[in-house]
Amino acid sequence: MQNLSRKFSTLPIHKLSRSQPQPTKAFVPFSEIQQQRKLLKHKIITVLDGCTSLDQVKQVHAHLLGNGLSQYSYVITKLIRTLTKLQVPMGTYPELVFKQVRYPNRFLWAAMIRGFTIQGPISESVIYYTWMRREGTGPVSFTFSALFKACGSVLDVNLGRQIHAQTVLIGGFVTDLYVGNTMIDMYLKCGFLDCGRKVFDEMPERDVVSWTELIVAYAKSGDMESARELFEDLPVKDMVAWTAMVTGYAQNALPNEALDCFERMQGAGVGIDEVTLIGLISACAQLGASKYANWIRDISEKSGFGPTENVFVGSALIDMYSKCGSLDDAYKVFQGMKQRNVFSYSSMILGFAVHGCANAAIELFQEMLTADIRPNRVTFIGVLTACSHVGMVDQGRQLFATMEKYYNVTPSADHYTCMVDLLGRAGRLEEALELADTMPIVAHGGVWGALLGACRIHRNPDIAQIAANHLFELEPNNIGNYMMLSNIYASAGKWGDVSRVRKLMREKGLKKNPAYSWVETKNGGVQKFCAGETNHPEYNEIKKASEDLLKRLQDHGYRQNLNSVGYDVGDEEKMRILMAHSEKQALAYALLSTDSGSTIRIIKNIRICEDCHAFMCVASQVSGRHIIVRDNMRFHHFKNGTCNCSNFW
DNA sequence: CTAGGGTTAG
Repeated sequence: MQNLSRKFSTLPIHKLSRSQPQPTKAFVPFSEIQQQRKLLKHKIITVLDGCTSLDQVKQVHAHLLGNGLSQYSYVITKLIRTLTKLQVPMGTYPELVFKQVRYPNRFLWAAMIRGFTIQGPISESVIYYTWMRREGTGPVSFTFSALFKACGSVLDVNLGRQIHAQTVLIGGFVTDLYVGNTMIDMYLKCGFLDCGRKVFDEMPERDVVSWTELIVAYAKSGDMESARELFEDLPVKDMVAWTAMVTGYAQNALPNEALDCFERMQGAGVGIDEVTLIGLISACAQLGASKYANWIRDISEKSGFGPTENVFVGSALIDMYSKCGSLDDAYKVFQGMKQRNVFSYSSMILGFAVHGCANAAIELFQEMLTADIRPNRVTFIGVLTACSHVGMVDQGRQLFATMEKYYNVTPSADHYTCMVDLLGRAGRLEEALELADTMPIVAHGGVWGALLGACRIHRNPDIAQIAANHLFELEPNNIGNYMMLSNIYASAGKWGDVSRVRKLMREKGLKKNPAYSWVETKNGGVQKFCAGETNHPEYNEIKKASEDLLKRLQDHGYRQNLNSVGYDVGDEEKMRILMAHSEKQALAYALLSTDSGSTIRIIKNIRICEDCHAFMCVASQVSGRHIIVRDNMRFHHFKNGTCNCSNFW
């Protein structure tokens, strides 16, 4: 023992090492193994990123098995995510791979849960979560985000609440920003705005995503005031947040606010993309102001998301131009588009339809079929509306018959509405009534409303009463129906029935909607007129101008149509009421304030009455102006004394 | 990983 220790101590260390034979494989310290593994890992991940098919992923997995890496959670997590992205059903191959891993880590579990959330069955996400907890594995933040997403997509708020409770129970997650955001999203999707708001208020840390989620929820619930308040408080407003506001205003029929908001956004130096543009374009479409239309097209073109390259923006612009009354511009946009889809075609077809160009609409429909684009339900609304607005009954019937047979579009109540409208407008009221009575699906208010409208055109109080009875049941609070019926009785001189309907309205506590017209002024502004209103700043001038206009029109054969007045009053009073209609005031104002030769565009919130229609016809002749009136049904182009609707509306 | 989106009817 002594010897041995002496011998060992005398042996010089360098000699010792030199005397040893070099191992054939270099000794690799553990840190280097880690390093190598890391490199391999990166390599595998890069390869997985490039995989575009299940077979390729299978090859990678075979390779992992060969390298002893098939137990490596990190790499398998990536593999599962790749399979999720490739939409391989989770219950098949991915689950197989997962089950081969003896000790999956929490990220791998999360990847499985997320996979099931995205591809379904969503119930499996929850099963996996329970299983994971039983195995004693903890969650990570995206475990919860996946679960909340699952609850949101099946609108299961009870499950969402349970998972919410889990985040509280486990601790650390309820304060996680990302978990919080997905939780808010879950509550909002399920329609629990208050719960979402509560989570938001209690979050220790919030980002622009949290704010935007709530802003959108308020906007969707119609509460733009709350949305705006939140938005003003938002410290860092990014493009998405601004866009949410612009779109929110547009979706809540507040186009002016949407435009203001957009201008503020521009002023703040925030960029825009196609989503912003779509909101903006939709706002302008509602406004129907042609001055904005060209401005918006310019912006789109400069933004890099112009109608030529972006099919979304292009389709929205078609709709906008057509609603602004510029059918030509709409068609120009349509022709300039590199790509067209069913939205582009449908918007254009509807454009033709509401402008009374039925043949163009049907031709475009044929062109669409030739271009191999499948029509959808909206496309058929468009072609049927086209037929209806020009009285092409046979053509419309034919299209209706083929829609299910050849294009696999099952007629909905909306399509039946078009058909009832088609028959009704053409004067075939009995046929229309029979269709409404016998249609295979339940008729909604639209169907009976179309019939009621047809009864107004063709003065049929009896069928009108039948339609109205259905409507009063389906839409007891829709004032328009009572007004329509009352007007039909009025124009038939049945004043007893008129007062009966009016009494019904009073009992229901319903008040008449004010009728408005908007007209574009010379400098591109918009002036609003309300029927019977006398507080316009230029009221006296307008009154004088409309009286003069009336005289001039009467010289050219115009006679007031007293049947258009729904009140049982003296003829003098009827004449006064007729002249107070908002579109006549708007016209008088426009003639007074715009350049001769320019087109006059008027927008109404209700249907134009017969008297105003005749008035506009003669006015277009006398003034030599092109007058476009958009009512809530369609566009009327008055030129040289006639309207392109051929008095058929 | 989480937030914003287009056509429809009486």
